[in-house]
Amino acid sequence: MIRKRQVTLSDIAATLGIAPMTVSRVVNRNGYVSDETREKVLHAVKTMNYRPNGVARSLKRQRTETVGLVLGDISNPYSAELANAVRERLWSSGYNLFICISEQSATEDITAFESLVDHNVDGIIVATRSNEEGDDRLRDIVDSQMPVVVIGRDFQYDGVDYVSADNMTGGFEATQHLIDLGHQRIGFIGADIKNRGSLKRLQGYLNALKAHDIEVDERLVTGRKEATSDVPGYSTERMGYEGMKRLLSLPSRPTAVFARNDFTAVGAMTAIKEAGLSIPKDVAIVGFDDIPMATHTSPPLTTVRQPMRQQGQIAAEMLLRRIGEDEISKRSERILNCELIIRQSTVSLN
Amino acid sequence: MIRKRQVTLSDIAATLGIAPMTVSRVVNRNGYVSDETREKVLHAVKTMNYRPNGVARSLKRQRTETVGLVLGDISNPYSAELANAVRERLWSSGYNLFICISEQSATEDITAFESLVDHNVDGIIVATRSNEEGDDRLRDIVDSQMPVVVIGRDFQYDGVDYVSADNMTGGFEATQHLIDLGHQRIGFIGADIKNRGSLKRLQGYLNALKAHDIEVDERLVTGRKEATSDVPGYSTERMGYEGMKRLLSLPSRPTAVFARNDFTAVGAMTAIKEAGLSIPKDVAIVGFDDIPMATHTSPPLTTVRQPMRQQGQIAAEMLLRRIGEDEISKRSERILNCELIIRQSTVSLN
DNA sequence: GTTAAATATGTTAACGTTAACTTATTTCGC
DNA sequence: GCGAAATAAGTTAACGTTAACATATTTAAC
Repeated sequence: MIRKRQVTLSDIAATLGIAPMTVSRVVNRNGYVSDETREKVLHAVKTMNYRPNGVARSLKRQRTETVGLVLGDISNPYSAELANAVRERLWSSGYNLFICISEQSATEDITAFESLVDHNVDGIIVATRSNEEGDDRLRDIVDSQMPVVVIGRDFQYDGVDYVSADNMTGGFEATQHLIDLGHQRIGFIGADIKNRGSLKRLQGYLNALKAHDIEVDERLVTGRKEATSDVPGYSTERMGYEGMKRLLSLPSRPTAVFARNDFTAVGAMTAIKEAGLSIPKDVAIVGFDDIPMATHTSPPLTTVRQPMRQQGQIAAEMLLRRIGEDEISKRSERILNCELIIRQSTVSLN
Repeated sequence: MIRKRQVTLSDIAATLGIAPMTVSRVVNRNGYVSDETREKVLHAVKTMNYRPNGVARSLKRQRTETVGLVLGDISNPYSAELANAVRERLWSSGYNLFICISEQSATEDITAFESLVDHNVDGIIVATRSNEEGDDRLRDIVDSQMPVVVIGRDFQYDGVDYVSADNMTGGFEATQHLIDLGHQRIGFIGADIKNRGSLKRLQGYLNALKAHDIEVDERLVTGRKEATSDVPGYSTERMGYEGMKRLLSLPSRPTAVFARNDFTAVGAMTAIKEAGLSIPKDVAIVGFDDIPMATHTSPPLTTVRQPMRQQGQIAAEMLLRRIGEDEISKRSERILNCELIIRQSTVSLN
């Protein structure tokens, strides 16, 4: 395409017979410029339709006033909420937000990091699930002095701030709720038992069982292992459906399940209903996230709500602080409370 | 923060005692470089942890290999699907995708455009609802030779490609389906009658009524007017709820409604149930989009499915073509078929 | 064995902006 | 009315890269 060359500062300057620097001063509103000159420049800027070249500016200023957000599981409505909260907070400080999706796999994380680094963003917020390769790359990026904040991702590294919902306690309370209702055989859907170390929700589940002296039956924990180079690190409706089928085919099936997230729970509900069982009478179920769908399933889903807006806002603030910092401060951490929302998937109305 | 200065091409060159250009040739795999030199350079690149500075490269090359996607209504799962499709297509051609959210209002559209233009993206895909201010700004951007493709946005402008689902026919079929079921008083929720010109789904609704000689009762069409500077251009669950309440309070309420999208439909369903009415017996309802939630509402929602992945893919392809073009080609247009998905919100199982 | 083509590397300048410095003029306090 | 401070510009160079051109060496062709 024969692109009209963009109008530059020098074009304006040449037209008016002044120095480019003077034009720059007008455009950036700094330094001394006489009212008369300013008027002339502003007029020329408007008529010649000048727009500053952000790339050149970034190169010179060595900052882009842009922040990257790497989002996994963008289909989950809570991601949208998160992104919005981040964007709003950043915007009020004059920063732009660019979002990268890393939904399919762990290697996509790396691609996303790379593309943000290459574009010299001023900082990165990572809201994808942990995975080894991604973590490695992330450490490199942090080492190269890039400000990084992680949201709900198990990543402990010096100088990297951390925001998360209290997934462990959330998982604990969800499970305890089921125990309180008298359930003893409680399943977990959405992760492999091997992930107990990194998946806090699973950990909370295990802790709750332990706290009530219920022996863990590993067959009741079903789902994939960690994200790999070609499998996402979260759990989908289909996985929930398949997981529940597996649990229902056990010789002694669970009477209740805690699903890793609401999508998984919804998939599980489908499997339960398909098996001709009733919720919550035959199988009670708890999800996590409180997505909009949770109020509309039948029965409505008991779930754990996490404060997404707040997490986004805090993450943005932490990042802005780090970007503005003169020397790297210690890792800070914020863990926010979750709230158990009891609906009819665990407790019948009558 | 005391940033370690990034390693540059010249640093590598200086270390090896060669010209920066040679290093550039190795990094970009073009031009002649001896195997020996290449090895040395690659080794230095690795040990010194060099990464090309994308900003400098973009400035010199006058292109960023980055495309921007402006997304409205990011909470809608179909947006996620769209974004993913776009990203995948672009990625396979070596382009990065940056997403901007413009969810709250029309002025946010403009902010998003601006920030993408400032970052010198190579092209922009716009998937937000039309609004006057935004359209004006968009025209300027197009005039400045930026390749632009719009998705489902009513924006006719020379040189701007257009992809959309066939919302008009979709709306027509949804409404016809209700008429076929014997309904005569059919409401529309999610837009003001004044939007008949720009909102194809509403137009389809009106056309269907006309085709069956049903007189349009304007009181049955309820919802907001176009997006303004502080109201989004789509419709939410809350708006659906409120709209339905309004319709139910009419002296002669509708026996069926067509909602502008699934969220609106879900909100409307809540209002119907709250009024003690049954779906579909007392009020039948059809949505649009076929979001995952639609299968899980009670009753499951009859809706119109639009091919989001395909739209995203085609939009990406159109944009890539435009970016590669030597001279601006004529506006092209692709309209994809929708599919009516009949569930129990219009037809009882028994 | 000469010449042309291919290979290997270097030099220069420019992409558009702005920080830092310099110069000239004006304002103002006392 | 004088010196200091404030105002209003201009100049230079650099941010990191690479296109375009120049130069030197090797290989191939006949």
